Amino acid sequence: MARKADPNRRATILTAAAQVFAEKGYAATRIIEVAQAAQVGKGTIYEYFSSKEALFFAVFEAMMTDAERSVALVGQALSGSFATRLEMLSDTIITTWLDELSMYGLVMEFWSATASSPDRARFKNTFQAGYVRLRKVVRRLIRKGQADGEVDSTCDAEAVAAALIGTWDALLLQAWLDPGFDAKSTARTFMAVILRGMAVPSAVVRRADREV
Amino acid sequence: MARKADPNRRATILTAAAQVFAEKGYAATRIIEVAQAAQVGKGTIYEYFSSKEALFFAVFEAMMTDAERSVALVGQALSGSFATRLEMLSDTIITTWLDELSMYGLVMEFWSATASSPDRARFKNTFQAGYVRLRKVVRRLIRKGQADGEVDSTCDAEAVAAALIGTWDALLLQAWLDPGFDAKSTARTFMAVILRGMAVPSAVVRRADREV
Amino acid sequence: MARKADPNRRATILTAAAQVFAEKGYAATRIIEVAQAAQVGKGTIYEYFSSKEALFFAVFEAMMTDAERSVALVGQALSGSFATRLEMLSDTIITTWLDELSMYGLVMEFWSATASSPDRARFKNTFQAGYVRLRKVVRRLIRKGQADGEVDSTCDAEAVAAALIGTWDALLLQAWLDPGFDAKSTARTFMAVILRGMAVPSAVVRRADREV
Amino acid sequence: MARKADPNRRATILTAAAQVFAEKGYAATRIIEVAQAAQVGKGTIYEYFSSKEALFFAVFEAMMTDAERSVALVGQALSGSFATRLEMLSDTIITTWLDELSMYGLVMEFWSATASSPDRARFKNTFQAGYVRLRKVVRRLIRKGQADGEVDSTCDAEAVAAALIGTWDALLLQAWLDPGFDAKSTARTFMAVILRGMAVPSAVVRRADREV
DNA sequence: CATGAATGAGGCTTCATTCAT
DNA sequence: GATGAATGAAGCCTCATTCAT
Repeated sequence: MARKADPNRRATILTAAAQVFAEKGYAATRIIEVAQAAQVGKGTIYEYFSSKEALFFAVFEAMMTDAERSVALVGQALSGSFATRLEMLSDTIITTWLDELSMYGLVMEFWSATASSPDRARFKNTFQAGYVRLRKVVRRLIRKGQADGEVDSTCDAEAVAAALIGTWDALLLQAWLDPGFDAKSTARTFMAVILRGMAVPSAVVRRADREV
Repeated sequence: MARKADPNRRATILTAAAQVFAEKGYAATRIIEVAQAAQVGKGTIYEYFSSKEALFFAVFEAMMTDAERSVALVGQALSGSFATRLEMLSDTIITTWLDELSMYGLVMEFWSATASSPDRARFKNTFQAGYVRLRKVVRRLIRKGQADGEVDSTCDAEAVAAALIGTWDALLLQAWLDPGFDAKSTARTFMAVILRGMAVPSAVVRRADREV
Repeated sequence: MARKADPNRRATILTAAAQVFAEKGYAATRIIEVAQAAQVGKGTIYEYFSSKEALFFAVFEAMMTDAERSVALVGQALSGSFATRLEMLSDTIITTWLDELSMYGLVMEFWSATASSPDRARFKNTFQAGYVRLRKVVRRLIRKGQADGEVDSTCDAEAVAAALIGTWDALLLQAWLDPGFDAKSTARTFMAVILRGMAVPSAVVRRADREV
Repeated sequence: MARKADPNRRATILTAAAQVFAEKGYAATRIIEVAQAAQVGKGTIYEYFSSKEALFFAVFEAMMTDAERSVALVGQALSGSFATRLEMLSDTIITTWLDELSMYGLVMEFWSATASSPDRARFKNTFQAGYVRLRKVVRRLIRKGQADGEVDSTCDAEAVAAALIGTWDALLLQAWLDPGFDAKSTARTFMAVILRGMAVPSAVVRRADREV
């Protein structure tokens, strides 16, 4: 009966679904709730997505794409010294997610889907591919730092990138668990340690010299 | 068939439930499957746990307790220099979990439960309390390193501890996603960076001097 | 199969439910049986009634409403002397119920629900309200008899109305228990006693005079 | 383990069961509750009663026996004029039941069992037999009144007895439904009407004469 | 295309009953 | 005899999905 020829019907549903899934979790989300949130009929969902599972996966893909794009953009836009750029990247990632921490519940649902969804393989693959691309962004940052003589050239950029991404993930997780946890400040402190740990030895010497 | 109360019946069920939940996830796990895995009748589960949800939470608590205990034990048993001890702690944690990576699916289910379970508050609280205790173990290690002059005394032990734990978590997550990911080696590499980053400046100078 | 909302679907289910409940009793009735009797799917029942309990209560309300309406109608339609009208009311009530005595099992289920249903308060209230209204009909009949000088004016119309209704109830109960019990004739005999008992003294005198 | 060699174990269970059934109703009563109320083990119930249904029926039989005995006793013990005796019988029955109105819930469960219990036939038979015996007591009272010239000899003693018992039943039912209903006073008022209705015509004449 | 009434497979849970101790 | 831990049959209800309108 409703005839809102919304050309972005699919996107509308996807956004609504993301919110409901984030709030209730996959299992507790009812298709009817998504339909109501998207202001469409229940049957309409099935015009655009073949099943609840497929809808969930589509939400997941959209979020991964968004997250990757935003990180890639930030990665490219950064300027200044390596230290500055790493700090800014860290800050941006942490701040962006903290701003809508509720969406982090959704991330956990996705992780959980890699373990228990009938589609677990697809979730795993997509997740992993995303991580690989994120790692690439960070790795490039580090490689550039090394090329510029700002980072110890013996440093394993790949490994550090992987660990860094993990650290951001995990700090957000702790913020999720404990609203009192100051992820931003903890991240900054930790980045300082990392930066010192990755500094070129001579630079340390010079700094140490000056300090003496 | 035994009509005499098996004193370990509860533990048997708990173990079976952990396996099934790990394998299938909470939603896809059927109580009957747990019962079969534990070789008891379906009704027997309800003699020990009031609901599927309660059983899941009990599995969670048991795992948290186990994890905490094992880390605490390792934390106490360590000897040698700070660097050695941190490396050993890291290795132990990573190795222990890698050995039964399938249980990591369970951890993700638990994370997800903090977002979507009707009992989410209890999951969150228990999780957070566990993290706080784990952080304490790591923090103490760092503090001792500082007291012994092996770690830069200006280093924020609490923040580093939080980040480190997160890093281990996240490396295991990546190993879970990608069986080809070498979490152990990545952790070692990263620990080296961390150690350099936390080293006392003079030590760095001295080392740098010698290297020159 | 029809996907268009049948406007009578609710009534259809209600009727089917009344029959099954009457036949099997509340506890022994299976929702699936009601669904089959109503020729709808099991889930359809829950589109119209939130639970088995709610369905049962709806059947109860419908029966109370019907019973009240039919008695009220009879009460209004009666003509003739007080004696004639009381006899006709009694006859109508007894006959109507005897015609579908199987429904009396349902009444007993309802009584029982006033004692043991989780909703007992609502059952009690509805029952009592119905009895109050029925009493009103009978009381009016008596009051009119008194106004017309056909009934002893000192007679407590309220009390007699309450007792009369109870008597009809109880005679039907005995008919339910014993198919050989002649409720109609017993009621007529008893009504004659009642009528004599309520007659105005002078009338009795006159009659007695004539009889002498 | 418990070894309370209570020789009246069966009676203890029966009493406990009556209370629990009265309070919760048959369906909502759990065997474990009866066991706890009787302070015996759950299995012990089954030493004395073959099933929950059988226990319920035993409670029913016990109550019928009690009720009949008490009415029979009252019926025999009465003295004085017919009017006095009928009034006393009515008063005794009403008062006795009002004193433990909670047991009336049990009566309704029994009525309901005649409609829906798998054992409905036995419930019906026992109920009917009880009613027949009660009717006999009342009928005898009336017959004696007729023999003594206190009751109109054309009065159908059997029918009036049946109706009277029904009336008592039904007044108690209304008291059960409405705690504000004054069953005792209503019964007295109604008995007065009945007595007038059953009086021998001459007696009425005489009284009417005196009143003139 | 959009809708939402209808559907029924399937799961959690209850609880009467059994039987080893 | 007495017990209560163990059992599993059975039912209410949910909710993803379909399809007539």
